[in-house]
Amino acid sequence: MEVITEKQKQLSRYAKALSHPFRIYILELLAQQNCCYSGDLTEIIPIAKSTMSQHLKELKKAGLIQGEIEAPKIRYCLNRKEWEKVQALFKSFLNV
Amino acid sequence: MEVITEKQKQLSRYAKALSHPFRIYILELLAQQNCCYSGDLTEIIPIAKSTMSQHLKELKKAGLIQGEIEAPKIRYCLNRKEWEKVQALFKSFLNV
DNA sequence: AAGATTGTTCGTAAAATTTCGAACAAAAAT
DNA sequence: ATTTTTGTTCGAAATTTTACGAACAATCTT
Repeated sequence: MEVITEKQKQLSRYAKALSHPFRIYILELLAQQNCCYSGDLTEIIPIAKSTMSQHLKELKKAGLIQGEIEAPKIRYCLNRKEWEKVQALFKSFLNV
Repeated sequence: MEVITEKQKQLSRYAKALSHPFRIYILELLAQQNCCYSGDLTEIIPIAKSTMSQHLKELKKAGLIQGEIEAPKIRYCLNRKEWEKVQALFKSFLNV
């Protein structure tokens, strides 16, 4: 693994976060609109709330989203700063 | 899964293909330089040839690369046509 | 204080991913 | 014709991913 650069690792981490259609969908919603409550997402995407929680956790782990508590709800938003890193890395990788 | 569009599914498939650092590396090599023999890749990336074969299989499955037989070697190249689709999908997703 | 709402965590299960070495296949070189 | 080279496929094992319901925690409402 020593041949792999940090950029390559980071890009593959981002790609892994994007490797599920639900997570793509969630990110599109958050990127296009503004923030979203987890419950709203569960109404749009028909999965158990625990499963949704897992997907949101994955996206959080990758740094792509962040959640602000608005008790008893949680308002999830895109992490715009991290999003720019995603854009930059993919842009240079795809050289678009 | 009915809420998911074909575009979202395709994007997540591409992302899954990119979700391993070795596969990122392989694609970078093929995109920047020209084609490559599998054996050359195994010299650069220190993994068993069977493992390399699996990664190449994944990339082939996603349509990103193609192999031409130059017996007894196999010359792997980027599938430029599919690569453009990847660029287009990610571009519109990241809206860069 | 008791109940309702919201979302996470836990336990579980099935499926997929990653990795390796051994065995195999195909064609070139000797 | 046999050996060498190259890469795939096959088994096997460890890990990760995906999914669900039940139980739990935190906060708001009544």
